[in-house]
Amino acid sequence: MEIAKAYDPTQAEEHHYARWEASGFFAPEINQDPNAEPFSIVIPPPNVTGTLHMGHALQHTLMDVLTRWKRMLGYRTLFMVGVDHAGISTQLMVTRQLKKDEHKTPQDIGREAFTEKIWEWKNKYGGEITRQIRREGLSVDWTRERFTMEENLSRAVREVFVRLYDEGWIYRGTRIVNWCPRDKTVLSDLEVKEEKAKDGKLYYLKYPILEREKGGTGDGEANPQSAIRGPQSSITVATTRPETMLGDTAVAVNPEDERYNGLIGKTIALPLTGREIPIIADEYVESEFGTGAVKITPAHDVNDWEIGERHGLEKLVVMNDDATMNAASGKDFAGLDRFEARAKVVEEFEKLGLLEKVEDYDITLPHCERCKTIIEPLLSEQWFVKMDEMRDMALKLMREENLPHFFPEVPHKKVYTTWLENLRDWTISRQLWWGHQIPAWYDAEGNVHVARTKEEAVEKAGTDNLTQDPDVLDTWFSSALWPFSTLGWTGGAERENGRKVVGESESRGTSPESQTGARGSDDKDLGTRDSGTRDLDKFYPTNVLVTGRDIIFLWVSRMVMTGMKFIGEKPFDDVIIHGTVLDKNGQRMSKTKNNGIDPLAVFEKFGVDATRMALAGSATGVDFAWRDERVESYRNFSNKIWNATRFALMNSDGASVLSEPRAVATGSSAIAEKTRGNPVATARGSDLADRWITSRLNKTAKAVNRALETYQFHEAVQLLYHFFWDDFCDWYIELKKDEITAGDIESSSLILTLLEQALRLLHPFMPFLTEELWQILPGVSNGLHNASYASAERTIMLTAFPIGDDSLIDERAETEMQSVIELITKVRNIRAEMNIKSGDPLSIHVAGSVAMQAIFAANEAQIKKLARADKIVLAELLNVPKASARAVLIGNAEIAVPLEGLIDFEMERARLQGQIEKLKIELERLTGQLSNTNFVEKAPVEKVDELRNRQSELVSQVATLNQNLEALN
RNA sequence: GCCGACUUAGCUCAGUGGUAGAGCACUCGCUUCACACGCGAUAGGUCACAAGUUCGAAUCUUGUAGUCGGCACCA
Repeated sequence: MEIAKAYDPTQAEEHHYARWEASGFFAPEINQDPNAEPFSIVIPPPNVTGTLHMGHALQHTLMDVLTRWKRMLGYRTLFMVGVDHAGISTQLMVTRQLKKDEHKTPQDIGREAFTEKIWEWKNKYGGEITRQIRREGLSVDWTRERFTMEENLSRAVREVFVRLYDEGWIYRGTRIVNWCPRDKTVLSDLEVKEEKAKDGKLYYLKYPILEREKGGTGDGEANPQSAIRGPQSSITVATTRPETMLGDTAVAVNPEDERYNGLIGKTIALPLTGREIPIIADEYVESEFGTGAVKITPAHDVNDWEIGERHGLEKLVVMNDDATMNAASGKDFAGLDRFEARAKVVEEFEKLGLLEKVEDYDITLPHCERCKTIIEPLLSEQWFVKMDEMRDMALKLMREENLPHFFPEVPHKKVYTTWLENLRDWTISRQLWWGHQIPAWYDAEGNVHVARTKEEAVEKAGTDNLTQDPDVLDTWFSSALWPFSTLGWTGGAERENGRKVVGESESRGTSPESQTGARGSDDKDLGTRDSGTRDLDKFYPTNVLVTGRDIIFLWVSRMVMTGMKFIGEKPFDDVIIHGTVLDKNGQRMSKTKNNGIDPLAVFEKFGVDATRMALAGSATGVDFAWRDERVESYRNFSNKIWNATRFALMNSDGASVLSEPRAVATGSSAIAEKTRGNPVATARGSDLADRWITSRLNKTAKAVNRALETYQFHEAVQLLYHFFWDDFCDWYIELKKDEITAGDIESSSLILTLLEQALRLLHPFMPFLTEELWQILPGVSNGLHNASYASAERTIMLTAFPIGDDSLIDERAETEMQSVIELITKVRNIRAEMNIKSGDPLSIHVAGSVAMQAIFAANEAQIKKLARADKIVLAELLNVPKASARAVLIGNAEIAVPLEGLIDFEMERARLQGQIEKLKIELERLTGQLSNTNFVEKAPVEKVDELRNRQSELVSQVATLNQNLEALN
């Protein structure tokens, strides 16, 4: 059989995925072993609006490698796939579309029509990301594909909301929140990104102090002051947001601050407003900062809000939800944008002579993560989750069981723990239309009724005159449930199999809001809650989560908390935090910088498998700059695999993959011990190359499994790359070439068998190429499958993953082969350095021990071929003419290549001199070390012996080379 | 301000208390019948800097510098 000369990835990428999927290979049900251990992994659901980027490609590759590997080992694997509705992004995207197509706003068409549009949009374009996931070759179970907005997952969301509300862990409250004036919604702290302001300024504003007596300033501590006339007739405050002064309701100073002692309780005539506000004392104020006097705007600043609470200050809202000034700001300002208002306030102060100074000031400002608009702290009524108890569950899990286990552990374990320790309540309502609408209804009196369905709310309220809360939940609220909601949980009881339910709260809700409604006290089962599902039982907790470090707080921590709370068990054991793919200059990829690299373009150029290798080949958790050259080298590797197979197939007449793979390695899995048979002495028990490659294969298999067990993907990639290219192609195939091309069927079968094993090892990383080649190997069948998949249609993805067999590791063969390799390499070196044309004949004289002679004698044909020699003379002592090039081998052997008429003595002298120099450097260091009595006494004996042996080896090699050198004179 | 990571060959990165590694690039040679996306042979590094621990440090400790990241504050 003959195949194309170069590998074309597109073919392989088109051939197999559909069949894998249609044949049910991805579904856990393909596993026919009822006792198979489960392995499950959930995809971090990409945004439904999203397209694939390198971060996805990286994490997807790692997950798929693990899944395919475990599947081949015989686990019942589930790689759960789905997408996230991504509230804000999706709504923004469709809003833009609407504006472009119909010049309308969502408000123009109304909530129902708008959400309808989003669903349409989702159905039309939402498949892009899933098409791309297929393109990547992910072995996800599409029959279980989930979407966060689908009915069952929405039921889970409502269930969780109601239960948390009933326990008082969800409440409604009025707070200063992060408000995005452009998206017009509240955001959680995690959706706010701090960025340095370009031209931050600190404005010093003078507030005139009223000299007349005035009582009842609202500050309880204030005495009615008699008109003490001090030198000061104004107090200066510093602010970065002058426009908020329109909402000031006090000025605060530190009670210990002597400068202002006498002013506490006095009244300020607040410029531009006609209002009078008090000077109050509060510990919060740091005397050293600014002027030591702080303007207090309780409705527009978090800290001011707290001071306002302490002092009973009025909370004057002066802004609208689009960050324009409202009527309360005064008619001169109403309607102005916040930044226009800022300029105008400053201008007015200047006119009044009240602008003391303006300083440049470095400041970071909160921005909306999505639209980059500057966040405005705004007073607003929202829904919150009280996090302390769930937080404690997660902390306990970490403290007592060290779970989840982060890879790499440093720094993520600490960062995660510290973040949890400082966790604050979570703002979960969003002023959007796309998302899970909050399951709370209000009656005519404004009482709130939280329920799973409107019917339940009606029952609780005793009226059907109810209005549902218009807000939706933070997208991350539903993502937090992903590991169990996708497995079918819609509200069953906590797990009872062994693990005790953690943190079930005894106390019911105590927040004021939770008591406002005439809530039904019984959690009635409306028949919508099943008590867990088989998937949940089988696959929860999942084994490992793979994600980026940017969502450890947003997502990972919340899954842990909800998992502990609602299932009573951790959602996963291990969390792999992969690195960030940077551009070639080491910069983060971003849309604004337009330096993103499109994975699809890379697939197109180098193939999916090569891309997967390049991604998996990066160290776990470490950021790395993208280099096309890296992928290119794996593209070349793909071609290497292709051509090695091509060679095997060109010479495969009558040969086939051996059905007893233990001829070369064990194909059994950790689970399928049953496939163990007697190790067949390799087909050529006496052949060094066969014993050597068998040993290398088994060592590699063991090492690859070990690497994957600890998520050292790059280690596995390196092992496979070097085994295949260096050991298998450069040496084994070359050594066996003559036999194989001569039609030795036994050798051909053996090489096919080895190749088949190598393809299996490579399959988790390079699924398309390996399947494409595996299918055309003679003799493959589902007989090579892991026993769990015995009856499935034949595919490499269900073969048994080689785990390696100690009994087939042959250190002696490896040592002997090293000698052969060294001999060939030294001769090649002589040829290259002495400028001997590759076509010119050459004979090799080798002097060495009887044992070494035997090794070389047994492999004479191969050595002659690879060294391009026509003769080998083996003896105990060299007997060659002076005109020879010489070298030494490990094991006190030496070689010479007679070069009558070819040799340039000067050149040979230089060559020998060079070799001597190199050895001498090492020898000197060793001798120095060994003459250090401290070393000899304190270092381990084996180490000392090792160095001594090496030393004597070097001594004799140097001596030999010196003799050779002198002989030339 | 607090916490953390990183600094190794020209580039991108592995690695490790005991002789410093890979890929790519570079140099030299090769139309050797699987592969020029290839084969063969070289060259290239005070492992950021300083001090300490140790028989021995690129590896452990501390400090310094640079790069990057997270968190907090920001009147």
